[in-house]
Order: sequence, then structure tokens, then C-alpha cells
Amino acid sequence: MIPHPNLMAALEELGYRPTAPRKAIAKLLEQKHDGFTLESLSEELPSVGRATVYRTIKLLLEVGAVCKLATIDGSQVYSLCRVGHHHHHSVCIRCGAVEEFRAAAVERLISAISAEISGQVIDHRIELYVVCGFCPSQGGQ
Amino acid sequence: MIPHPNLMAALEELGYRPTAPRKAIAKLLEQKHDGFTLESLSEELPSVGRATVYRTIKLLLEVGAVCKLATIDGSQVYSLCRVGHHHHHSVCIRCGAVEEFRAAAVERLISAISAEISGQVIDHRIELYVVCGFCPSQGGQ
DNA sequence: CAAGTAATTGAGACATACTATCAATAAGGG
DNA sequence: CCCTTATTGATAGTATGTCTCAATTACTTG
Repeated sequence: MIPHPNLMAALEELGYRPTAPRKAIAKLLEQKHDGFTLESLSEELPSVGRATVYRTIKLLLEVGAVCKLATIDGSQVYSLCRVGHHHHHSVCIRCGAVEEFRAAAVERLISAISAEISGQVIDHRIELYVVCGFCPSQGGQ
Repeated sequence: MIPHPNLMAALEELGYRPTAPRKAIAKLLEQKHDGFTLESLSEELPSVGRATVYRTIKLLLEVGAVCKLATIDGSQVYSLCRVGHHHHHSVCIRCGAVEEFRAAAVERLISAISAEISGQVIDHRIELYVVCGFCPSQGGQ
């Protein structure tokens, strides 16, 4: 769902009102290519109340325009989803850049594993932790 | 690491002292088959200070005897690791039961995907969300 | 475009998850 | 048994996220 390049337009299609705070959040998000925390997002938008930032991201989460993912240390970050369909994420452990990927092989694998698991598989989550092409693969920090 | 069935003994081997609070935590954990939050664990152990529960689980995390995993809604729970080697988890979305699994196919898949991803894959995380054999696959809650 | 209605906002209190501090206590070694 | 060091627990602090509610803003209809 929501393969829309325009977050605000996507929300409007669902009946949400195009308010100034939502537009500001949408605009900022559309430029983001890395995982972010809500607190950092809120700091980048001093003109928007913290509660509104949290509420709006929650909305976008429900709508599927934003994903919540776990970093390598188990903490959580949010990330804009540019594709509308089912996908997974790779997260750069140096700069935090998030890329989406989709691999048919993943889905085939999941159904293969399902056979080995007791119970019925409902959903899954896959995150890859990488050093992205823009970050040095060696060296400190 | 730590394919030890006895958590306290595992900690002792690493030089940690076998204190009463640690024994109580280890004993309780060894009986747990579901994901838990530290707050719930602390409530189950009123005789142990909250800070000690948090500290001890952090120790067990570092030691690899406990894993931190994401539930289907993105929140985090902890889970005892019974196997010592690299593995993944399935989590029952009804009762929270956690099972560990290991699939060679997973590791082959990851290296296959690596070729399609920009950057160098360092680590990965896979969680399956299931309805386990003890929970009804239909019906409320 | 004025008025009514309902959605939305922002400030701040609250809730949850986790960490840091530090004096008091408990464990291990000689 | 005493000394040294690890460990504990109470409590304060930090990070993250939710709730409440009065004030504001957006849509609708006349």
C-alpha cells in the first residue's frame, strides 16, 4: 500500500487533514535516507510539538509509509519506506543509512523454514547490518 | 559460546560471583520458555532489586546466554538462549513462546543476498512470528 | 464567507524502559 | 578472621513514548 512518493498526499487520501505540522514532517522525512529516532526528528522540527511528531509517525507507521526496525545493538529506529510492497531493510552500522530490498529468495526460504518450525508462520522480519558503500569498511568509529 | 544448561555455572566460569540474587534470576530464567520484559522479570523477583535484575540480564546478554528480540509490533523482549551457537527465533504472537532455530539455508541465503546489496554484510537478524502449536490458530485474542 | 462541527495541536503530566551513583553489604583469598 | 574487591539496592536520572485537555485549525454547509 501507499507507493506514494508524497507522504502528505498519501495521508490526505486516507482522510487526514493537510496541516502545517504534518506537511513539515512529511517534507523532512522525504529527504531522509537514514534511520532516525523520534526524538531526533522532533529536534529537527522545533516548530512542531513533540507529541505531534510522535503522533504523525505513528500514523505513518500504521499506513505503512514508515517502518520501525531494530539496529544491530537491538535499539530501535524508524525509516521511511519508499516502496509500497513487502520488503526488508539493510542498515549501515556506521552511518545509519537504510536501504530497502526485496528478495524473492527470502520468501521462498521462509516457506521452506515454515516446514521445520512448530506452529504456523504468520509474519517475519529480516534485517541486514552492513557497511554501506559510502562508509570506509576499516577504521575507527 | 555458553552452551551451558546452568546459567549460574556459566557466569561463574567467567569469574562472576555466585550470589543469591544471581542464583534466583538464573533459576527463574531456566524455567522460562517465553519472551519477557525486564520489568516483568523484576516483578516476579520481588526479593531482588530492580537494578540487579537489569544488570544481570545485561551480563547474560553480553555472555550470549540471553537474546534481545523484536516482537511483531516492534517492541522488545528478552529470551533465554538454550543453544550456544548462532541461531534465530520464532515468537508466538499469542502466548509469547520463543523457539530457537537454525537453518543452514538461512546462511546460504544471506550470502546470496549480499551480492545484491550495496555494501558489505556484517550481521543479520531474522525473526519469525508464528502461532505456536499450543495456541488456537483461530479465535479472539 | 460566516458559523458550526470535528479533527488536530501543543504543553505538560504521566508511563515505561533502562542507566548511573554511591553507601552498605557480601564473597573470596590469604 | 581480616582485607580487598565485587555486588547489591535505593534512588535519582535519562530516554522513549503516551495521555489529557483546553485552544486552535480545517472542512462543511448554509
